[in-house]
Amino acid sequence: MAKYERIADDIRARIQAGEWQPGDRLPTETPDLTTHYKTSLNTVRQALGVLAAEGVVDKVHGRGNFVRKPRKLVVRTNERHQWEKDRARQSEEARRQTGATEHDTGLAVSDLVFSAVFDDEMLADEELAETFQIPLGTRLLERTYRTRYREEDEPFNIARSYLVYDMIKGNPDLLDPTKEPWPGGTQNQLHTLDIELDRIEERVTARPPTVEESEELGLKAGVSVLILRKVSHSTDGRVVEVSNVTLPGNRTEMVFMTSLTRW
Amino acid sequence: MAKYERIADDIRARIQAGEWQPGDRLPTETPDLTTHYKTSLNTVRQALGVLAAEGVVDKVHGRGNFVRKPRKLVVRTNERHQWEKDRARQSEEARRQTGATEHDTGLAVSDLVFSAVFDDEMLADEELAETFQIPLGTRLLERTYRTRYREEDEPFNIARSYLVYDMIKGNPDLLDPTKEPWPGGTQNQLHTLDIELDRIEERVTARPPTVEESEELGLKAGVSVLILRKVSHSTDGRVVEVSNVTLPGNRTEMVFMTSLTRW
DNA sequence: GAGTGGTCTAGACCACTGT
DNA sequence: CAGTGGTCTAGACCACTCC
Repeated sequence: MAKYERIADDIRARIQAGEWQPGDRLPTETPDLTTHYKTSLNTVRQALGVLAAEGVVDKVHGRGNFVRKPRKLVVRTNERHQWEKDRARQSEEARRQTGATEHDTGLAVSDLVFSAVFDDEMLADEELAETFQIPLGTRLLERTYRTRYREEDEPFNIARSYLVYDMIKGNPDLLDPTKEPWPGGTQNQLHTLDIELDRIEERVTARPPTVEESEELGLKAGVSVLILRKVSHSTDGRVVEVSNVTLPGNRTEMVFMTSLTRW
Repeated sequence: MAKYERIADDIRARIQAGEWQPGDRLPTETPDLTTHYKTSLNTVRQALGVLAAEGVVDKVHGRGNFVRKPRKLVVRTNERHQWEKDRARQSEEARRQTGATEHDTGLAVSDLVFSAVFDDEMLADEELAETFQIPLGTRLLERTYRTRYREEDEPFNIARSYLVYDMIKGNPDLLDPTKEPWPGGTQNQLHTLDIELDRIEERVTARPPTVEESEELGLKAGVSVLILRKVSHSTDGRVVEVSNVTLPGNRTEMVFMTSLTRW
């Protein structure tokens, strides 16, 4: 076993033994750890890199290496879809109370900061055309949403939602980003166009973040992102919305409930 | 921008430009890349480490650095649960045809290699006691399953399933690992005890793998694991099975379909 | 045994954080 | 400014793969 692995194992064990508590600073790379383990800086750093990738240690330039604190989880359930559908036909006042994200997180609207950017000149690429079952180059509305906690700097969620322009242009309010956040969400927006959702398909994968994603979500090295691709089908059999959501893997938990028919 | 980042960007761009195809070997670290970029070995290796973490490059000791080929995805849907329930009351012959994993992957039984290890002396820890709503220390049956492709070395799936011992001891066959793989799966096993499932809750998170998980799943550095925690509820309101599934994040896609009630 | 990546060293200098 | 982590060098030797 390599020296750096032995050092990583030792530090990990000492953290688990409680020698250093969450939030504590570890001994300095130079000169403390190098002299304690009688090794060179590179080797100490390689060991700490392992622990950082595992999420055990937080490396902070200029300040030190810290034992990572447990993170605040963001939970997202698929029951939000039925919940949102039930609200889609309620009064605006009722809809204005809370949104689906608040429903999931149990937070008030004021705890969250929300931003929306629209692009109504977007043209369908091959993948979107295939999913929507529309011709390549069909005009789409692209909506980019970012949500973050008021006290934090980085969003915990970046969503890019696509709608077919011709399908929604009947209600010009839907093209106006200043109307966001829309009370009642997308399902109410579609309801104004007499579109009712029948089912929602969600596909989940994980992968290392791209450079842009790391920056936008404020991710440390070694943290992966969860990619959620949501496709909404209407009761008349059309694909009416496609949404790609990027979530930080280390603080997101998704819940899916599957009900089974009775015997 | 650091030198190693510029080198990583350059190599990434050259791969995307098609200068090296998937499967191709990159120039050697020493002396090719160090002289081409006029830098030291450490810096070249740091750049390649970035690309390996992104999944763009495959580092192979003693052979070289290779452009990674697109991976074979393993898809897992939640529709498998209803599918398995429908089969649970069919004849053994019908059940013997395929299992849920084959249903998802579209492969034949013979393409997959399956192993099962049982421990019927397991006692409920705090978390399992809480989930099952049973006293701490209640006797459980722990079943560990590994599934892999016949031509591959590492499993693509490690599942640890828990059942309450007293709930299932009525059918001694369920304690016998040599009966696995059981035709019809867990839902048929429960059916032999007159237990019918009502709903299944699945929670998904992603995190960096532990050391053991990397080894078991044969993961490269930087690849995260998807953790799926499945809780099965019976029609009489009990939690009857808890299952923790570990999946390689870079080759797994999970699909969840949510049906909505009609207006 | 030749070729390749993996580990390690000792030391230099840069970049960031806080006082 | 002092203290800390981040990058980089030049070179040595080890471990793995394949002929």
